[in-house]
This record gives sequence, structure tokens and C-alpha cells, in this order.
Amino acid sequence: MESTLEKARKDPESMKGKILAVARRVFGEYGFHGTTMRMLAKEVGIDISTLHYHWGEKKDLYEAVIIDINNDLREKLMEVEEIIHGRPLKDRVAIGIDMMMDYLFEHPEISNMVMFRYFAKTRHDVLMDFRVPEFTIEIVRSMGLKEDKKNRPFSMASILTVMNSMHSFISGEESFRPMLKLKKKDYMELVKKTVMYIFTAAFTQDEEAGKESN
Amino acid sequence: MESTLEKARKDPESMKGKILAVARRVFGEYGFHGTTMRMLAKEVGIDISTLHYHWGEKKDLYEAVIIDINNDLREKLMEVEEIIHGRPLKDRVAIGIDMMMDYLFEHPEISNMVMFRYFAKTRHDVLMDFRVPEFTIEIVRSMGLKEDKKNRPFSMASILTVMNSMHSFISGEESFRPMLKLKKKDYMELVKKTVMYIFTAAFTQDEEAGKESN
DNA sequence: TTGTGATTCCATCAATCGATGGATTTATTA
DNA sequence: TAATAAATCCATCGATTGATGGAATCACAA
Repeated sequence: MESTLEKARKDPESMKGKILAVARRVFGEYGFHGTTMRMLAKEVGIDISTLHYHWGEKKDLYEAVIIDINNDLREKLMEVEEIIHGRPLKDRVAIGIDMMMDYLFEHPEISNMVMFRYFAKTRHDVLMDFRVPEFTIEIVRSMGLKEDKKNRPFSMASILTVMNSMHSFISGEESFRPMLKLKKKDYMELVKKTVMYIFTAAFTQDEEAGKESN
Repeated sequence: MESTLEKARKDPESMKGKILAVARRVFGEYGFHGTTMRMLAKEVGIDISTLHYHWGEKKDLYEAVIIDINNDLREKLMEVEEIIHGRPLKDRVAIGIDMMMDYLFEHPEISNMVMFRYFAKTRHDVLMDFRVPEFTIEIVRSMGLKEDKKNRPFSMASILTVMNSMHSFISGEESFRPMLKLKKKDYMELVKKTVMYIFTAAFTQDEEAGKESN
């Protein structure tokens, strides 16, 4: 049995795929309540009833977007993990940030959706994805941070800080770029450089302190 | 001539003040489109028409909330600036984060509103507040970061990273706290500790590097 | 070509949205 | 106390929302 979402992911050129792509983008920009089924239908270029025909009610489509986004994010994180595996901490942090930033800049709707999921409520109950904490723990492990009972929350919070910083700059580009008065390309470079500068320092300060005392 | 917002700020016990307080909280949780006038009226315990009587149309109330939040945030930042003025960089960062985190934990609706402003669109045009970039520049100056033409964007981006991290943890508490499986108080402590650990290291790495090379 | 199922659109529904007029109540002032 | 203003609520409006039934169209196998 193949679900609607699986079909849409398999064939992005199909109507289900087109709708899903538009829904990812528009839900990411306007959120659940800010997005109307008519907005989506108009963006796809179809009638509103065709939308319901393929995806059922609004909430179903929204939850499909959530799952889809989470799948993409998990796949990318696993890809990054494979590449950084075995390298020194400083490189793991730098390469991880570099790859994730490039990816999110190419798919800003991912960051947009993540932000809405974290920071906004909806009037109706909406799917909770319980795997997010597990992802975070995987990253903690992948980064080689302290995992003992005492330090785990701190390590997880550190990872959350990095991820949130990246999502913030991607999703908030339209707010922050005018502040910085930069072109898109310059903004990308600056943001990546800044995040990398801050977090490589933060994640390697113990090592650096160790060097000093040697 | 005294505006409705000024009256509401002056007297929080007045009906205008009660409405404003509820609007700050609910708009911060559900966003513009996720919040209905009936929700606000019910929360205040009044009729929907009384809401319009005091604040006009929905957009007017929303914009009042934006201005009100910005006022609070600016006042707090100025208060922090006075206290950290003249201290060493490491202390400025630590005290600044400490004070702002305490303040935002007490007024999470501020972070909520800021997040919505940065990361979500509305279908209708809504007030833009042009002073935010200026605040950021003030913080850059207050922190004593490099302000020359070459480094200013980097310094501003660094400040944005700190602010966004704080807002993220405050606004995202309901998402992150279950991940970390912590009680409210422990979450507060951990988050403050994490943010301070990361950013004191980031902001003082040049100094530390300088010490090393001495 | 014909028939069958999949797809798309038009028309329309009930529910909910923001908003307002007007009656009623409460507070203030003369 | 009487008169005026301010505040509140009830009833209702038009517009928009999510959603659906049913006709029309399309794709494709028999």
C-alpha cells in the first residue's frame, strides 16, 4: 500500500508532487492559518476541489508537509554524518555547518516549516513528530559531544543552538538581509561565516583550553 | 493627544490595558491569522464589539502589539547597556545574556512576537518597524565589537545570532523542554548556561587567541 | 471505437471570520 | 437628581473559509 505522500515524493512532476511542493513553500511562509486552500490551488494552477481530491482536508496536507520536511532533514543529516565521520571535532563542526547551510539555503521552506513547528501554535491539533529529539541525540553522538547522563542535556542544547541559528538566518533572510544591506550572495557568505566562526569557537573551547594548559 | 496605546501602557488595569496584554500573549502564540478577534474577546471576558470599540480593526491592534513589544525590548536593552557599560568584554556578554534571558523568560510573549515578525508572513500588509536595525547597531556598539565598514556586518550578524538563540529557546520552550525532559526551572538554567557558554567563547576568542600568542 | 475509471472544474454549502448599528447599561458631570 | 458621555452587549451583516456533490473531461485498456 503506497501512501499519497510516497507517490508525491516519488514523482514530483505528478499533480500530487506539484501540490506538495507548493504546500511546502506556502505553508512555510504563511503558516497553517495564514495559508488558505485557495492560495495553494491558485499557486498550483488548479481548482480548490482538485486539491481536496488529492490530499483530503487541509490538516492532512499540512501533516504530509511536516512529514516530508522531516524526511528531507533526516536524510541530509545522515548524509552529513557519513562525511564528517572520523574527522577532528573542529572539522566536523565546520563541514557540518557548511553543508547544512548550503542545503537550507537551497530549500528555505524547510527552515520555514521548522520554525513554524517550533514557535507557533495552531488552533487545531496537528501531528507531533516524536523523532526530532532522536535526531538531536544522533547529532550529539555524531559530533562526539559528551553523552553521559550529566552532560547530555547540555550537549543537546548546544546542538539545538546551532540548528536554530541556521534556521533563523535562512528563514529570517527577508528580515535580516535588509538590516545588513547585503545582496543575497553576500548575505549567504556572511551568515555562513558568522555561524561557523561562533560555533567552531564554542565547540572547541575545551580543546583550546587544554592546549593552553599544556 | 494621547494614543490608545499610550493609555493602555500607562494603565494596565484599564480595559485597553487588559486587552493589550491578552493580545500580546495570544498573537504571540498563534500569530496574526491564527488569532481571531473572538479568541481575544473570550480571553479578556468581553464581547467582540467591545474589542473593536477600544482598538478598531484587528490590524490596528496587532500593530499596537508590535510597537508595544518593541518599546519594551528597547527599554530593556538600554537598561542592560547602562549596567554593562565599561566592564570587560567577557562580563558584558555574560551579564547581557543573563539579564536578557531572565527578562525574556518573564515575558515570553516578547520572544514569540519577535519570532513571528521575523519568520512569518501575513496576507495583509502589516507595520514594518525600521528601528530594529538601529537597535542591533547600538548593541554592536555597546558590546564594543568592531564597527569599521569591513567588520560591521559581521558584528551585526553575531549579535543577531545571540538574540535569535535567546528568542528561540524562550519561544520554543514548549518544543524543546520535552526533548530535554526537564522541568521549567531546570530548562531555564540549562538554556541560560548553554547560551552563555557558547557566546562568551565566541565573543572572546580573539582575546583568548591574543593571550596565547603572548 | 467503446467503456471504465481517474481526474478536473463549476456551483454551492455551512461555518466562521472581521466588522458594525443600535439598544442597553454604567460612569461622569452639571 | 438630571443630563450627558462612555462603555458594553446583542443581533446581524457581508466576505471568506474549508469542504463537497455532481457534471464534464481526460486517459487508457478492452
